[in-house]
Amino acid sequence: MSKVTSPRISSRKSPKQERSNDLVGAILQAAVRVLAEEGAHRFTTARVAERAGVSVGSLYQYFPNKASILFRLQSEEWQQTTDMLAEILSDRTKPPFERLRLLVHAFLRSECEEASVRIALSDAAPLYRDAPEAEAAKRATEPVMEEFMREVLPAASNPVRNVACDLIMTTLSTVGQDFSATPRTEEEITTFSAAMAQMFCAYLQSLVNQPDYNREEY
Amino acid sequence: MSKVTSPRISSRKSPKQERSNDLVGAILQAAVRVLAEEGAHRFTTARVAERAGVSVGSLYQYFPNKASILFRLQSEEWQQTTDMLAEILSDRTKPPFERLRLLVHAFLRSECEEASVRIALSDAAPLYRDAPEAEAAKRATEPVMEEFMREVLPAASNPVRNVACDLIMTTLSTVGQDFSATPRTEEEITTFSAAMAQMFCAYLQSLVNQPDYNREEY
Amino acid sequence: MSKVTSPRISSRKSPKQERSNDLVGAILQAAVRVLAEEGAHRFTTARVAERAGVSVGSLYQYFPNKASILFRLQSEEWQQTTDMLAEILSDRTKPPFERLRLLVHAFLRSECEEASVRIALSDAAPLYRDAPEAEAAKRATEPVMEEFMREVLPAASNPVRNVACDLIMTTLSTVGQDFSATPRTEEEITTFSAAMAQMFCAYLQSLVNQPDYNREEY
Amino acid sequence: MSKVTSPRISSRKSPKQERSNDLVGAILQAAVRVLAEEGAHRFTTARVAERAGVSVGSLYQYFPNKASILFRLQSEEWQQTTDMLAEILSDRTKPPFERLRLLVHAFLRSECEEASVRIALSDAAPLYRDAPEAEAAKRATEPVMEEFMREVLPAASNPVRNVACDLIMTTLSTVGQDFSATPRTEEEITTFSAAMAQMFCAYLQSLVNQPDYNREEY
DNA sequence: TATGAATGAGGATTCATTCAT
DNA sequence: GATGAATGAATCCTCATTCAT
Repeated sequence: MSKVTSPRISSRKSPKQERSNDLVGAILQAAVRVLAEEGAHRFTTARVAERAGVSVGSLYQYFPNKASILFRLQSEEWQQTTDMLAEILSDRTKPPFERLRLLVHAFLRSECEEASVRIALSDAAPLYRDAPEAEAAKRATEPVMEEFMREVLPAASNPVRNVACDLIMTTLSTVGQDFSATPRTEEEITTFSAAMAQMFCAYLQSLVNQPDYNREEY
Repeated sequence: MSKVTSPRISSRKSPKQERSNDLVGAILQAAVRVLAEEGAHRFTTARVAERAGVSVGSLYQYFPNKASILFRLQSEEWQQTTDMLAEILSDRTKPPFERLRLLVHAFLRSECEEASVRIALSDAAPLYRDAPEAEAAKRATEPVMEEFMREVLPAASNPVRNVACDLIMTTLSTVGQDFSATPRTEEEITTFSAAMAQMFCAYLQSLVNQPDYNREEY
Repeated sequence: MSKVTSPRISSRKSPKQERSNDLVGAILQAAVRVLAEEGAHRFTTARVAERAGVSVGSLYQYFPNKASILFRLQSEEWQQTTDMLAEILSDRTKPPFERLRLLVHAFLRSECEEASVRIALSDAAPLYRDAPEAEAAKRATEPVMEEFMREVLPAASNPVRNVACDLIMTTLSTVGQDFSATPRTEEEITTFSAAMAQMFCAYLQSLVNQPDYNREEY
Repeated sequence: MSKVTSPRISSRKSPKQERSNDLVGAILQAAVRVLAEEGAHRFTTARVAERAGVSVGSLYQYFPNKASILFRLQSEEWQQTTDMLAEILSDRTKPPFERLRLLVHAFLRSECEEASVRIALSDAAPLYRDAPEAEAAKRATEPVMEEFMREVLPAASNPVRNVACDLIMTTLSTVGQDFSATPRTEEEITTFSAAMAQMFCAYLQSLVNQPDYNREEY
């Protein structure tokens, strides 16, 4: 099992740009704490500001509205997930399917850590998911996975590969989310991620065997 | 998440009389319309009552609280899904994997129908999912699938079969949900469900080939 | 200590007139239970009717409104208290001050029994106390006490005796109420009622000594 | 009485700024007016806010809930009463029993002033009396009286003195409350307070005469 | 720039009473 | 007489956002 740093929402650093000042960071940390400790339905700007030791007015100077805080949180999480996946998938010293297994395991583990934040964040999704940027941010992970798929399925047609990519990504994230909704032991995580990895590998193998497979032929 | 008292959610009255049934029906239909047309965040008891042509008081005579309406809606949907799955999976005139393909396709299609209600219902999940009844209702589908798994994986150990069952059920429902969140053409549905079915079949086939597979081996 | 039956609100019998039927009794008993178990703020006609196994409609055939139920309960309690006081005070085989001591003790004890009902009833007092009959019912006890006072203070002027009567009655009932608001052990009851009785006796004795006492002279 | 969660009742903000003080003052004054003019059952946060010329939201910025307003009112009244009693009782230029007479008279008079507010406040007691702070506030008067009792009953045992203290305090407040429930002339107040004072004095005198009196002896 | 007081519409739920059956 | 469904005003409380200081 490789050493994989699982994304910790609470100890985040500005990924791309320098933070204009500490306020944004303080607000985001406070937001995480509010989500984790109070849940999505108690996530209010007032509470976040209070926990951040900041006035509501200041909060609104850095974030145009409540949704933007949540969106920012979610974006950073996606970014971290993407980074993690990229790190694991691009390690060509390991065979592809092993990388995939490691990835599934690392992902599930990271989902289970700070599950309460993630659940709350997903409960609050209706508030931010309709933003145009949301779609873009979500797709950030795709190129990484697409490259991996090209490695594993060199002979497959583009549509087939794209669907596979989409399916695996979606499964990973939605099933991961659902799985982490209940507290899990390390053993449960290992068992379930092994099964999921096996499912993915078997699926990819079947595609390798019939790169132009389509539903009629099976 | 801090202390959340999960409310009683079961129906306040058993609808013995036709009148009650009418009312309950009207309320549920109105609830569906409100969800579909206004979304989860505008789903209020007042609005539902108004659309149902009923006073709020009457609404509360049949449903103890807002969550119970949502829960009831979700239950009925689960019931329908369960029935559909049961019908497809138990048709032994077809080979198992074909049944599985049919099931995935039927499920995705049904998810895409009335997607707006389903999305809204899932957005509202935090309001009803913590109720004790919710878990039970959700598990209703399991026996059907378990029987199917025993048919497909007769030699597998119980834990292996259970994990497989769990994984496939979870994948089906969560990925289905996510998939239906964007409007889909019939062709997209066909393509995606074919891929998903292939993934399930390949996975099950791999389990058939090594029925005692477990995580230690890779 | 004499055998005194303390008034039990829950096992009441129609004091004066035959009850038209059992319904009234059932309703009153249910009302007592609702008060005791749910408190004044949960005392609703619907709840009372349900506990009585009666429809709300029927309830409203016997009682014109919610207040009337409470008033009836209070009246019966006053009646029972009056009866108890009368029994004790009129027992001329004992010296007056001993009767007074017995009375105080019996009263406090009865107040402490079923304290929850009594508290709830008093919490609900604003709902019924303004009825014209209420005053009358409350005064029912007075003649009994007045007679006792005439026995103890034969030489006192009417005003003096009346004030004493009023003061003692008021003290007994209001202090009793307050005292029973917290759960009490038998010992606490004994101690406190002894003190109260001593206060009354000392007061009456002082009036005996100066039957025309007025405030300037002390 | 069944499970009743007693709410937090202390003020939401300490009024540091004059603005706050104004607002809190306006709200409290409005609350008094609502209580006096409309009664406990029409005492709603909306009405108080409206009368205070303030939005409900502002009201809730200074008081966490309705009960806290009532509690604050009651506290201030208790404070005033305590101050008054302390002033009278500690004036050693007058003999103890005269101080007691003055105290009873002053207390009854103050109870009769603004009787409508006091009645309404006591009607609303169920809303705030279960708060933990309530008990403490109520006990504030005790030390003053206890000191007086030590002065009057230097030879009495602690238990005897404590019961006497408790009894007199309780009688004073509960009988005072009851007495002021009906409008009173100055003469009635004088007469009744004289009687009550005599009762207290006679009682204390009897304790002075037999300082070790206890319930076993009669 | 920072503050945090003020807003007030909005939401869930209750309940005394009526009246058609 | 008995029923109990229906009513809908009334209540407490929250919260995103603004704006005067």
